[in-house]
Amino acid sequence: MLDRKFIFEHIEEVKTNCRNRNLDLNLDSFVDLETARRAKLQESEALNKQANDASKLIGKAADDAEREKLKEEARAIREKKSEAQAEHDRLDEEVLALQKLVPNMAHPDAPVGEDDKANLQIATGKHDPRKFDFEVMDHLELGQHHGWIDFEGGARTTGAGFYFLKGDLVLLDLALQQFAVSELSKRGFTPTITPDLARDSVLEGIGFNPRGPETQIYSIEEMDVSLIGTAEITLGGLYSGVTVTDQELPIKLCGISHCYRTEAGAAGRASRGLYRVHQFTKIEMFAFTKPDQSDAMHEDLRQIECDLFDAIEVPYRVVDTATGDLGGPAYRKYDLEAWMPGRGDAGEYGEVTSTSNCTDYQSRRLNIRFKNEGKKGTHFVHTLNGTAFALSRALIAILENHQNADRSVTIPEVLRPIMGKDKIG
RNA sequence: GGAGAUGUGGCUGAGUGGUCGAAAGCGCCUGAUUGCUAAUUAGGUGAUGGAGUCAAAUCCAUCCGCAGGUUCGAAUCCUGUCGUCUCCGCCA
Repeated sequence: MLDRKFIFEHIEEVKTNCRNRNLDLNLDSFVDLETARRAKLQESEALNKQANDASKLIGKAADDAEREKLKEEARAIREKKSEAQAEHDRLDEEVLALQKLVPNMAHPDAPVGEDDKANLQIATGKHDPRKFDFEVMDHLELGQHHGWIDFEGGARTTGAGFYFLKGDLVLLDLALQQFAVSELSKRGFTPTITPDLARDSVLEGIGFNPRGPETQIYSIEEMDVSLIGTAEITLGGLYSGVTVTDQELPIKLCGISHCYRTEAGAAGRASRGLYRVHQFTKIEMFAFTKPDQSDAMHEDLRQIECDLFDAIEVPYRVVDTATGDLGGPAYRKYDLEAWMPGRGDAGEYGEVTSTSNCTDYQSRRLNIRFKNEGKKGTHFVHTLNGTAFALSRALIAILENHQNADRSVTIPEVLRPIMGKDKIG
């Protein structure tokens, strides 16, 4: 959510930003509504003062007759105040409804464009895509060949899009987790295992819509909690309502959680195998910073993502997301797209990580603030998130890039000591 | 899951209908004092929104977990809700 005053004072920039984000939002009434609301607020506050003054006199009344007379007067003022208040509350709701629809402003350097076609490639990884002298398998064929991935069992047990992982692929999965957590912990991130469920109010604060036709989220019946789609939700929720001191910032967390996504409406998209599933494990980076630290932190998160994928010897490219392709809370977003040799006809890039600077968009809704030590007033922190490893997709990248002619898979060097194996299958 | 208790400012904690944004202590900040590294002393010290100002000062409204209700008036009474603690049950 953007600051109401900011929208009010920068309405044209906000409108332009909406257009750049390819969002059809009519904000014409915003300024009028907010002007009217402010007037009503002042009217209501003035009446409230009158009523308070009147009430104070009652306590000092000389006798019962006078007291009754004063009561009657106070009651009348109170009534007028209630009317003004009700009118204000109605306007306030209308303004808030509009305000909630407004996306974050975009970084001035973010490429402007309608959709992902306008995304800008800004870097590539250390490793180039391999040239294979044999027919490559995709990760699903490999996984099924070795008995590592079982979607049929998943469908039987749970439903379409669920899977079992088995055998050495599990060891690889755990090794990736271990590697990421220990790398992040060396870089000052606190390893954090979060709940896999969160309150709907927290989901909304982060920018997810927990219920409704378009939702990506599984919700729990009869309770106001939902399965999380990412640890970003719980890590943000961890500090909701909290005011920290500037000395504590930046706070860097490494979340470990399962992620659940309904993927409603995702049928037909390139989604074979583990690429688009209902449940996966993710190691997530999350940071709370002071406003002037968030740009640098965002670059750090991007660099860490690059380092991690370089370390597991997977080719990738880095993309600066176009304004039209940014989610509502994001000010700027970088994606790493890993080369997946088994995808499409001759290999394709597929998104494996995403890091966003959400500035104060989430913290305003979640009420996460900081205080400069020794100074008055509080400010909203900036929040940032970034994927370390989404395990399902990281596994695709490793299986497909490191496969051999005999269908075995070479384990990236950094993972070997953790797994105790050089090769699987 | 059952029973009971409880939720006040950075912290401890007083406050059962009006003079309470809220005692007191601690902490913190500023000044004074004593040469001994700390003590004494005076004062100050919350948030949000709004008015105001070049900026301040200042003024107004709201905030005692949260949301409602009763009342001219609520930290105080009522209802709901969330959190915490204790005991019991269950359980990995």
